[in-house]
Amino acid sequence: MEEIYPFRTIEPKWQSFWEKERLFEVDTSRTDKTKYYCLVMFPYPSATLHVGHGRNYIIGDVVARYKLMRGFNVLAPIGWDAFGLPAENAAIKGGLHPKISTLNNIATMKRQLRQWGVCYDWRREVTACFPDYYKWSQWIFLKLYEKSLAYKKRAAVNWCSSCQTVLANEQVVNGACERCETPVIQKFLEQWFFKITDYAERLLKDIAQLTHWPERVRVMQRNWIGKNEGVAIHFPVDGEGEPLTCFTTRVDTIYGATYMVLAPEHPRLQELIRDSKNKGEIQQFVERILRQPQEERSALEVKKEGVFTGWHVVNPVNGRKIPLWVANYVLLEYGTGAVMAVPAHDQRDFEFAKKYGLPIEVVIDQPENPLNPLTMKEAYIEEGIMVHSELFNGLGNREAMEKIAHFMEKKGMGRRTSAYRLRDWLISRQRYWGAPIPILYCNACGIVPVPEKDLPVLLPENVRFRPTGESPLKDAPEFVKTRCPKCKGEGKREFDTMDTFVDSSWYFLRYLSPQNAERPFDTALVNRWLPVDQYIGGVEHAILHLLYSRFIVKVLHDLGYVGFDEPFERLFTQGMIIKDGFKMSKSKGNVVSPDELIERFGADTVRLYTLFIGPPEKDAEWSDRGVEGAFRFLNRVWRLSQLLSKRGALVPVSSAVSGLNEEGVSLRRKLHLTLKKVTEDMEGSFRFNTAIASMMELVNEIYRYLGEEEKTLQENERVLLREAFELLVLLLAPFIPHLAEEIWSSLGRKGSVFRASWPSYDPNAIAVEEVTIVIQVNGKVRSKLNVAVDLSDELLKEKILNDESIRKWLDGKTVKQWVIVPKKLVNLVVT
RNA sequence: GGGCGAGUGGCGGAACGGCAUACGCGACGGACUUAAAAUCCGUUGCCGAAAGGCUUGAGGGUUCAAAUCCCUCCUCGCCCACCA
Repeated sequence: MEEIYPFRTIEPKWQSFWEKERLFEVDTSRTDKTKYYCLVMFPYPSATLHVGHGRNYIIGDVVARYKLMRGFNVLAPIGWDAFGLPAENAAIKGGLHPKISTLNNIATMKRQLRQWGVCYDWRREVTACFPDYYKWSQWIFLKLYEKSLAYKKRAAVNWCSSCQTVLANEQVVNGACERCETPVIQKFLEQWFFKITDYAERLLKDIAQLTHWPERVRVMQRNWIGKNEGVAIHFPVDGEGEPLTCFTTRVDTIYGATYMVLAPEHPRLQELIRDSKNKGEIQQFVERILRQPQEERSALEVKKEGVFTGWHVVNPVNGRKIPLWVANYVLLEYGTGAVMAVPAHDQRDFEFAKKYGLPIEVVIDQPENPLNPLTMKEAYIEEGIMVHSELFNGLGNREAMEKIAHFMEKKGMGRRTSAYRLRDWLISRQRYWGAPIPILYCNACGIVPVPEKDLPVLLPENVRFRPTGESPLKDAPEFVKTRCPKCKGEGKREFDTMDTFVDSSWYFLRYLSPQNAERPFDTALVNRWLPVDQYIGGVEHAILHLLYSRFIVKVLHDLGYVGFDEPFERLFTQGMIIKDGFKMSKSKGNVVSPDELIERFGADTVRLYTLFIGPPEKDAEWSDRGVEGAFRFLNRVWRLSQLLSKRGALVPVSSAVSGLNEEGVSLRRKLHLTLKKVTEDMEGSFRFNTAIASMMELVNEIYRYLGEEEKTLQENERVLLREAFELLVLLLAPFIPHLAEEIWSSLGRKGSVFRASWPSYDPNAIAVEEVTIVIQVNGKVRSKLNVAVDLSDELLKEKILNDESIRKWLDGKTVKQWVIVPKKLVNLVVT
């Protein structure tokens, strides 16, 4: 008997078999089976793949194989998020052209996925850096442009001085570049944006539909959109025509506004201070604030500072003139970039007013303990009764909020509105390795979109791509110089490229018709196959990719290209795999390479351990000992098949199991409990770790049942063992597909185990139920826990009355009343 | 500061009102071996010689019964945060 199972010969054999069998090649036109779209987030082709990356693909593969066995028509595609900075940065360091290194990395990852036993429909592979793909990313840009959802504006934007490019708001983490952690500064630049804010309300509202998404991700998206309801109030500027509008969520405090503040970037500021006598001072202040890294400006303990503009504005409700200031604590991007300051009831305004000696006026008070503006130590932000607020005096502030808002709307002083934290998606990048933005600039016609028929705008390959702060494409004359399609005059191409998140916001549509040269996707097909049934990926995409994809799909829906407006029905976010307390990374030197492990233990071991390591949605610490444990289990399964075969328990049988002794009944019960448990763990939230644990228990049980090697097996024992083992192999198949196929064929079964159907359990085999027995003796309650009993009431009663500890309680008395709730509770009333 | 989640053996974790510590790792003992590895069998929450007692971050509550539900607190993780 071989002690170690021959994974080195088994695994390549079955990998080739699956390819020959076209196991994962799906016919998307079939309607006789229910479709199942199982999607893993398409990978960035990086050079060093580690076991942490594998978790994603292994989970996806287990789900796809399981659904195949459940009779679904399974679509499991893969592609490459192939544009992006790392390849370009590597090229700058003197390596290969990004195109070459990307293609090399793709080849390596393909080999690794195959060795993992992870299967896809490779005919549907898409690669984001190929012109036949990015042509359609550009097409999407044009569609947004047509609907005015793509626009160019000069704005204060996030700039990473290390990556030498602008970043989207979503790519700034704690004031630093999410990629290189360089503090982000603000720059005034003219850039392309997608108007995602137009969809803020729908993106927020539809989160409610995403009931099969992790709550954590839904909360993160809600926070990110950050809706606040309030009132936009127009304050006339004293001596100037155009009023200034501010946004507040606390309109109840309007009578306490003692000054107004503008953000340093406020568009009206320059015009207002043109003739100010302290123009120089203001200018200096504004410039100093804008130069600060974002990290510094938004840090927790930044002191508030500001300058008086020389202007006054008029509070519309009482006609009072209040001074207009500019200060560092007001953000342009939120609300209107202008704030009515109520020092008595807002901590920030309070601090600012104290510092600059601005008046503090209480308008919400607590009658039993009135506030004194002179001695207050902090702003009063609790609820209270309205004071100094003219006709609203005496009302509760909650109620007043409603009334004042209504009053202001009626008088045209303001309107109810919402402010969102979400900002428009900045998609320009001053980098080389991305899809060119399909726009050109003509002296005569201005901004001209590239006509659809001229797509793709090809990315030139022969370019020096060292970042200079401007796109490297600028220095490729043959790219930049072009003719205007409208007037045929001279034109210049836009030389910025698109954020790679544009590429990844629609790839799941392309998989349905990856070769279609006429259209980005086939509307009828995507309508049949989407939303994606199961999306699997890392939680690091909870905001970026998932929000952008939802946005693009909603836009495509509104344009009539797709019939659904949410792309992902179910989302699963797997946890990270940690080594020595850190995320695996080359620089930390804690990378566990899958190639080595597969060489030593085989792919099934790596798969099984990855799935057994812990709850898949949680982070988990990698342990080399744990891998050995998984390997040990596989060998136990392998030896079991040899042992059973040797003892004649694997010959095909026709008779059904009968005449089992107590151990046999118990093993059969365990078998069907395992079938039940594994199936339940596969459905709903994925509990692979407990599914595997229960299969380990079954294996242990079978070994115990087999007993001594000398013992000859009876006919009925052999039949039972054959049944148990065969069903076990079916359960194991999605997890350890190579070994399962090998054993399946050794059982004399023809064809792939994945063409067999997933077994269902026999309820009769588990027809022993656990019941809680509560006995009330003379009104006093005693209980006994979980007695295993048969279902019939008579047998149940007999068993209970014969139970030793219950007899003790009954103490010779008779049962007056039985209350039996099937499977739950037995209540005995005894006098 | 606001929101969400979590705290269980030496470790990863299971149970999610009904036998706490399944399964795995590690450790210990034994078999096999000249020996080691591998493999197999057994033991393994804590205290105690044993009988027995104690145990799910701390404290309280509900219940016949609480790791699980409720309240207070502590600790950790994540998200948002000068957001008006």
